Amino acid sequence: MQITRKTDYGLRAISELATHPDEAIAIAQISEKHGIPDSFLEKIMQELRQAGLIEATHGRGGGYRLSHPAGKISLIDVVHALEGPVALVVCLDPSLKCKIEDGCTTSNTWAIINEKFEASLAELTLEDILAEEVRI
Amino acid sequence: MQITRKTDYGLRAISELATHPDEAIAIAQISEKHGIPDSFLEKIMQELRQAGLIEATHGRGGGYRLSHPAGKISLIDVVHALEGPVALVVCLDPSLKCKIEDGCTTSNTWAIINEKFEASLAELTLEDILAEEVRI
DNA sequence: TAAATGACGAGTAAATTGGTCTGAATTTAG
DNA sequence: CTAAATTCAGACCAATTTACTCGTCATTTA
Repeated sequence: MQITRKTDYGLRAISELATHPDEAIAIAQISEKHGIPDSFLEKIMQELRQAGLIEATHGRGGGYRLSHPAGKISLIDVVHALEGPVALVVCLDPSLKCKIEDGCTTSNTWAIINEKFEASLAELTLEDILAEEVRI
Repeated sequence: MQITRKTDYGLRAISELATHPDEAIAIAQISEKHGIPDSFLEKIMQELRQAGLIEATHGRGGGYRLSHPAGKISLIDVVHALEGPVALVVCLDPSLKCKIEDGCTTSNTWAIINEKFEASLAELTLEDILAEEVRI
């Protein structure tokens, strides 16, 4: 797993939604404002919607809005939606089985790093990001 | 940046060296023990050497050993050597310039995540890993 | 001098990334 | 009812990256 442009774009887009609660925002608006390719953003929004983070309304005047208050959506939700389960290292990917059974000390180490990473993602909500309360 | 198989292999290999201080370990030994492809491991060891983490002796009976005590080599040294600078998100890559100048709130957020990630890598040394003192 | 090692550089197949394109389906305005 | 604006869905694709391999050379020791 890695944080790709897709997630980068996705976070920008969903943050944009967070700044306009109760208003449907169309893809065109977001892509123009943030310089994200139109059709790529379309895909991203679809994935965010399928993950239940945002909801869409069709037709003229339609667009997307958050499914939950900004304080309830954390960075890890976005990452999970767009990147899948966080596995910094291949051997942590739940869909694979590590072949090395005998006390693999390094995988233990990576697991710790992985958990810390997930925790730091879980800590930050969209609300935090917008409020720029974010400090180190 | 992402933690690839290369770094995974690299950490296993250098940990192996750490368990045998003052002894030259050949690639063949490591690759066999850990199931790492021979010629790939060769490349990895070269990069670790070029980064100054390990040193090599040629010829019969030769091999690799740590350049520094295990307690002085941290996970981030290994990651830096094999993956380059840690930039979880493209826009944090020092070799690129972010095109969005005007207060990009999300890049600020990613920077925080990135720093925390680096810190958790810097915290763990090879000694810790081997001692399995590693806890959450 | 032969064998055992590492050093170096080029090359490559497969997977992933970062998209595009086409054609729907749905909603609203007129 | 029709046209425009929007999302939905899937196939497709070029460029890049990953995870290697191969061949040749250099160095050290027996």
